[in-house]
Amino acid sequence: MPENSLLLVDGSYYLFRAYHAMPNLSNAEKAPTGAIYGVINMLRKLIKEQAPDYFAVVFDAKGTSFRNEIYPDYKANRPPTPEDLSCQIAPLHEIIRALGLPLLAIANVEADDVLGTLAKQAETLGMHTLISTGDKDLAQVVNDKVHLINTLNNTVLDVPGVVAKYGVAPAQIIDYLALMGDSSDNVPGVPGVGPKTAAKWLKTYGSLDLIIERAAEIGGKVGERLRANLAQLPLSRELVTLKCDVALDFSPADLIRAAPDLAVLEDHYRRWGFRSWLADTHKNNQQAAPNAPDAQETAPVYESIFTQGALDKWRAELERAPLIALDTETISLDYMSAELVGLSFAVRPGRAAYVPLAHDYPGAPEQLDREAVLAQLKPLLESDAQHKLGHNLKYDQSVLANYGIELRGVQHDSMLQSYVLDSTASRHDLDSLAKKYLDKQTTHYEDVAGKGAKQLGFNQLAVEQAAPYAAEDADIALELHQALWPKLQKVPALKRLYEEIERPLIAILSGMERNGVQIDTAMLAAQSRELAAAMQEIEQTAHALAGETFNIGSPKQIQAILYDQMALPVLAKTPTGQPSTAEAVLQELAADYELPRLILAHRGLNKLKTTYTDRLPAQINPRTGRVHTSYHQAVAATGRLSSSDPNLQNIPIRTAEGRKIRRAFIAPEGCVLLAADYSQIELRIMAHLSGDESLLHAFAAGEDIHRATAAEVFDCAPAAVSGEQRRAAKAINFGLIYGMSAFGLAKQLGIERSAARDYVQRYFARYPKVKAYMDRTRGQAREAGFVETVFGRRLYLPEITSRNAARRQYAERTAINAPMQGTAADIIKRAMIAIDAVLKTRFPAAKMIMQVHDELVFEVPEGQVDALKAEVSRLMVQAAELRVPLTVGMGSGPNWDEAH
DNA sequence: CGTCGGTCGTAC
DNA sequence: GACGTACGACCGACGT
Repeated sequence: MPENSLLLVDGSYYLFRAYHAMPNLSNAEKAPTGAIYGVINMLRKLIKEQAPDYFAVVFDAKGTSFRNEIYPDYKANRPPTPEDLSCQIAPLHEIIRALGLPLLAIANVEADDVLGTLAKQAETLGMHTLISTGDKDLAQVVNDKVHLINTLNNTVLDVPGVVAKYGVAPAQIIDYLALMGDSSDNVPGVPGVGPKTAAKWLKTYGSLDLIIERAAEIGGKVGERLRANLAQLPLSRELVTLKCDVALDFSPADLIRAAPDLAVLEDHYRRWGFRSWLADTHKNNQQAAPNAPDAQETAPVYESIFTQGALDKWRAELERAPLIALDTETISLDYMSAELVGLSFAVRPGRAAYVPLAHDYPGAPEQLDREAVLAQLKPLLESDAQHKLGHNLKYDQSVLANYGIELRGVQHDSMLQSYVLDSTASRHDLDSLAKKYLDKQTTHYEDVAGKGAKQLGFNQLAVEQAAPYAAEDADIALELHQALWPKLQKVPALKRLYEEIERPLIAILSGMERNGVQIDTAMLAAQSRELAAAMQEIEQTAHALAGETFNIGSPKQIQAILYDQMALPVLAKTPTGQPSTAEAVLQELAADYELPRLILAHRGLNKLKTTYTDRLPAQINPRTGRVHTSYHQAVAATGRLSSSDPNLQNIPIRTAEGRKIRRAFIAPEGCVLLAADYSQIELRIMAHLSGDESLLHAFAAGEDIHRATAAEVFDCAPAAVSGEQRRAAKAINFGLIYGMSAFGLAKQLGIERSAARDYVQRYFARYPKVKAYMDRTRGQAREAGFVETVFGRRLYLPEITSRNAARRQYAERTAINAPMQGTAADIIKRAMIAIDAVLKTRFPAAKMIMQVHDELVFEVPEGQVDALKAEVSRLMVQAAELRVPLTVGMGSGPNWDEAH
């Protein structure tokens, strides 16, 4: 078949044909297998011969179709499916799925309608469709791009073919069928009118409407019959007209063949006695082994584009492609300073090209002008209709934005597909995924550019070295998509999560990153100086106390001074058996000794200085004068985002010293910062998930949840709760979210373990459904191997059944925490998507600039603060419908601290 | 001189 | 062993 081809099979037709062609086959248990064997045989042969890019087998769904509503007698005289055929349907479907073939059965319509709909959609995507069916109804959709194939004699029916076979054009097939009727479907027509008469009339009069109009002119017995049946012809026509606008939640470009599930196939082939295929499967299984000789096909040859002519040719190919894989090559990994060196594209596996644009080294070949190439590709890149695919397209989106191109039509991101399928995978980079899912060893950047200090920038790479690497990235992203997307489609909740949350977030995060945030450098510099002075004073005092100079920042030297030289009591040891210098330990020692106190103070100040007051000003982009973080969408296993370079999600807030740093996050002249944060979102989610009435009631009533918890646990009136009791209740509440043990709670509160156990027991007695929920969650994790959020995001926990108690308990704590943390992440992501839309349309001057897990920060023109507050609050509250209300705290001010 | 694991500390 | 998810600074060991 030509490129971008779609092959559609009428599965129900294949089934009946196979059943009647070979009705007597059976396996060792005497179960009939003829239909299964026949269909699979035909499918294997067809795919081998046609080698389509996209493929689907379409079956009639169970139950009746919409045609029965307009005509109750439709197909009424069909005999019921014989038992020895119907029993073969379920296994057949399983085998087709295991072969990795997309199988469709859409309720309330017939297979023909789905075939017609897909053919029409494929046509708009520029694809070429071949339909394998025995039903002449499909002749009505034949055109230049849609043909039928008769697999009995291997003939293809195009437009002239239809005319030759039926004597009418494809557009007249509906009228032709309406006139003849169809006894097998019980469609009434004109009795006595067969193919010859129908074709003759249509040739003479052109259409059914005109035949009806001029029915009086037609003589003879058939003329009389026509006139007698005029009234029912519109109904006949309606019944034979294919519904070509069936609502499908996928596109023809999604109909990718997946890797076969060899285990399931072997199982079936053995059960049904298909021995030759079983042998085939074994052979394939061995070929799939990584070190099998000759299993690797030769590396594809990618094109490099140096001329306008070659670019024109590729641009035309891209425009025809239903899905374009895209990758940018740049000088820097920092999206803000990433200068574009080249672009690569892939349109189908093995078919990729690289456009070098700015390779710069002695003897570099002449390359196309970057601006000119981008100007030509801009319409394609900005088109919603041209679907794009890539690996981590957020990066490419920002790179292109630097050149004034707003990447649109982003349909797939293989990194996010991998993340949604299994967020616990240690890495989601292209190389790891190629190995994992495609069993392909890709070229690593180090292999072509060297590593360490000697590493070359991409622009210094020889084009002939860079091109295969770059084109391969686009190619591999496409192949990964073809492997991952079918897996994702099999789990509707994950598909929704991907399409409705993660995918729309790409562009939003890219925008937030590029927005950046303004930093008051003078303020941070002054703070650095203060911190340095304070630290020096502490260090000198410490040296004096110890009687020698030492590095107060080195845990190892501290350990030597404290425990060896000064012989302080060893209260705890690190996991490696060393006496611990951890904060909690030093804090305990600090009650009795001066030196640990000084060390703690020094540590605190040093942390602030090195991580924040020194580091943040150094991260300011000289071009924008702002700090631009990177948000990572495929890192945290729970679904949260993470932030780095710099991490804006751990800026201090708890101490007064720390909050000073937040005061350096400022709004530009004329703007203020608006901060909106969900209040107690994870506890609310726990209330929702557990359904505990007492918790639900406390949230519904807007109570102070920690006070309410204290009142329950300590059995007193809320007003009578002491500060200490509330603090304990707060620790319990947080502990619950983290799957904490009595030991942990005891440590946190500095109380006896028995007392902590008592608290936990009283809590669970007062909130029995919370206990039940936790038990249920652990059980689900063990049963299914994963836990999930309210929105279906999964987190796999293979160690939940580990024999190692520590590992197992760790998995259990994660099982408790992940649904709450993950649901909160889902909710704020949904809110971000809704808010972004409102910003675009109604507050174009306002910017979303930060996300900190349960908080969003905006930069807003002063005059719009109140209006935006109302919108943001509304959209955050409405981002999920839980059994408890969501509440959002709002604040605004000249800096981040004062916005709280 | 660079990489890596361990430890600590910040956030939610 | 004992409280979930992150990032990053620092240290010191180890390898080039």
